[in-house]
Amino acid sequence: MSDLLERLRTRGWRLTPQRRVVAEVLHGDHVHLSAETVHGLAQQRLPEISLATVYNTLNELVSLGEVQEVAAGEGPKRYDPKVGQRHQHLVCIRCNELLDVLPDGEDRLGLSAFEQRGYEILDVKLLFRGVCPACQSVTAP
Amino acid sequence: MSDLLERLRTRGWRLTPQRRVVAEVLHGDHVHLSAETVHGLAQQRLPEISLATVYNTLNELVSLGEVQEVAAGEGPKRYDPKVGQRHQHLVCIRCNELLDVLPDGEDRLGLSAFEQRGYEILDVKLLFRGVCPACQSVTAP
DNA sequence: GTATATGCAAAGCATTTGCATTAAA
DNA sequence: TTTAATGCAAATGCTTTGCATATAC
Repeated sequence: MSDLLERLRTRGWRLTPQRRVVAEVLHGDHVHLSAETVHGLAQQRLPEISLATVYNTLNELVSLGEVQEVAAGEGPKRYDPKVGQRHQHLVCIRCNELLDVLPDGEDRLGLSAFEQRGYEILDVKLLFRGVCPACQSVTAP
Repeated sequence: MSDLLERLRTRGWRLTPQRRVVAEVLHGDHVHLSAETVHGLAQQRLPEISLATVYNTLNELVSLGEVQEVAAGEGPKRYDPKVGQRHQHLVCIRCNELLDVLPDGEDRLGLSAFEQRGYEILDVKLLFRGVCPACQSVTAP
């Protein structure tokens, strides 16, 4: 099944039915779900699960490093369980669909596969993340 | 003064005191202000300006292409008037400070200047933006 | 004079929080 | 038994909207 659940159990994660279904919903290879969507899918398996618990669980998974938040395009954040393989994202500016972009053979970026499928790539935004000098001196890592 | 105001006047933009002060506040070279901050600064010159008008004006400037929204790190969007020069952003994951990253001489990305000043760069995220095949066929560009 | 921007207050959406209850370990 | 997660409902933060009034052109 889900190696995510496997890993979480090993890490001593308190496993409730709610947490299990959230982890199950997040299983797969091209998953980019909003909290609301996770909630909807989770409810199919566990009707009484609350949205607050979904948010709590997603935040927990993010701080465990098992899921990453993706803020791209309009609307709510999406949650992406692919944290093993480094990858980037492509967002459709019309429908807001989110896709994984990975190096693919000859293609270092992995965009040509999308272009061959008819995607029109308009631009890229790079966001560097780091720690400024002032913040480093507050509490040294 | 502000060539932004110049351009806007030329484009037939209805110039009110409120819009003028918003444009003035957004003048400069490394400006990344939240709507709230724009409002605060604008109020110093025009105390009766409302936050709603600031939001309206910022949205207008964005759709005119004179200002770009930057969604990076925590909290509210920030507004960046540097739209002539292509550039990227660096965000401090601790204090949320936002900085422009531009190619700088030898340095294609422009990161070494930051590293020399003591910034620790942790990672980059790329976000490709485009149009998916399905959306292209809805209304052709 | 007319079309459009403003200010206000209320509504909206996404997300978090406090707290009493429930359940995993 | 103890510690932590759940569900609910209320609160939050950011942003947008409806509408009457004011104002740039």
